[in-house]
Amino acid sequence: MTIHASGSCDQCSLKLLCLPVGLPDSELWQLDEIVQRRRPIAKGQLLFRMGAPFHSVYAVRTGSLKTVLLADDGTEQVTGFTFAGEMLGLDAINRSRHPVSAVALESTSLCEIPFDKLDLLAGHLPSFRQHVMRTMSREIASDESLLALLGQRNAEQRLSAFLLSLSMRFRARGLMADHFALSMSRADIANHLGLTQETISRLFTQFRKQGLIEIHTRDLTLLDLDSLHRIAGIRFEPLSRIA
Amino acid sequence: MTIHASGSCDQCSLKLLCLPVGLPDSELWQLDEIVQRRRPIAKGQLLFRMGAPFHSVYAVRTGSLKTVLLADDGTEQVTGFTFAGEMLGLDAINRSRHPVSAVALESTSLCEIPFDKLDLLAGHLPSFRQHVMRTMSREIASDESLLALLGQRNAEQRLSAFLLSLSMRFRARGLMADHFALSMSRADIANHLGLTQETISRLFTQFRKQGLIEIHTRDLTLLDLDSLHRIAGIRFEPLSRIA
DNA sequence: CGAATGTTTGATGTCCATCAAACGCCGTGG
DNA sequence: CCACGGCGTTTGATGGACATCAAACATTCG
Repeated sequence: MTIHASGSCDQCSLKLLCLPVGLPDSELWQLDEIVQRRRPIAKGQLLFRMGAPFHSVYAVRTGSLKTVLLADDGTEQVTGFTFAGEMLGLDAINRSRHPVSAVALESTSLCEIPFDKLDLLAGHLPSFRQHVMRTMSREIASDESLLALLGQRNAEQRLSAFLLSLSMRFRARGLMADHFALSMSRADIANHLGLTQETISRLFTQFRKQGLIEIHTRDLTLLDLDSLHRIAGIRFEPLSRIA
Repeated sequence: MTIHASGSCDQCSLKLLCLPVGLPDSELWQLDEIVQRRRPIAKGQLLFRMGAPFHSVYAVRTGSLKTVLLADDGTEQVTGFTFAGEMLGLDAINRSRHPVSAVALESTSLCEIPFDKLDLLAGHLPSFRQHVMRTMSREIASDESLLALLGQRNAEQRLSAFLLSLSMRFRARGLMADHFALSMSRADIANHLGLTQETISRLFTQFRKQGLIEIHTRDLTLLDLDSLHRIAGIRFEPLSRIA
């Protein structure tokens, strides 16, 4: 077994997020063997570009990214944000090309998993195969929730739902659920929610005046989760890419 | 090998759509063995209800369905439409519950594939495993396109993109790409596209006056695909769930 | 420090939702 | 066969939520 410079899956604090639970040690090394740790990419750097050939999927170790779909006429859609413990690139399997670009929102380190090796491992490790399928299934369901958000909810509902979704994802990773830094810009949030940055900005000040949040540029505190839930109007677990 | 009342996968005209290409006959019978043909469900009937436990995925043989996500406050989102040769239920793997309801838009017949058996087969048939992963990947990518549609495009862009997407899906199945029946109501289309039925109705008449389409209630003819593409503003292959 | 980028706030406009009503289609039963 | 009721569709009038345009302000980074 090769020793990797940046540690093994066994020791990774995120293994509960990005690995099947209960994968025995006797099998963990097989995954360890195929995972490549890459050196961090800087803020603003592309992990992969839309249209580029697909070779690997990625798991985020630290940092965060946005995924962006670029239309012919130049309009962009931020299709999602990816945080530590979450997977990236599963949408590229079908056409063997990435349908979106992935851009680091801050200095970000990743694990790269070559897809051919992932597939082989999925062939003879049922729990790993099921984990991969669950991960993809979750992403479909999560996109469906987001569709409902964009299709049926107004601006304040969208933003509160988005903030709550971030909160849940941070909590799932053992981080503070009611106080965290936004790694993305207002423009990114706005684009993702089908709104404009001005609207997001206005809503932030409105939420602050209502005592729902505290926010200083990118430093966000959720003060009243109940009210945010009431505004969002959904019992909620959408947008999340983690269990 | 069991003989099924409704024929085998081998004989199915849709096998190019819902099976991996090049699956040798020597392996096809294994899939045939686990596929259950169900008697057709009537228009308006539920195939499964949101929240119901997940056991199987489905392939549509004839007819069509809509998938609907119901929020706590009663608002609904039509997350998609499913036609012959397409799969249904893959979003339920993660939580072992269906995150959406599936409703037949017309009399519809399906093949049911118990998930535990599908998983086993995926374990020892690489081409089948890859086909399943590609199918899920395609659904993610397609949802991302739809997000871009809802997030960035106006009403006439959404509708023309939707019509073109239907056209492509029909063509993929060997049906006429420029003349077909809409199995869903104006309200379903509107909801799916994040608009109202009045807006859809107005756009249909507008498109008709512009000579882009001909439409009599549900009977649609696309007269000017180029203009529709120009309006949609996308080179296009979104929304599609088929290759 | 200064330029570039991101954020806030205000004034105005518009696309589409909402409300309302008539019309057409289609299946049911007299 | 036609009358009827229900549902889906069309069309019009009005309004509102959010985009757009514009400018000041804050933050980041070379």
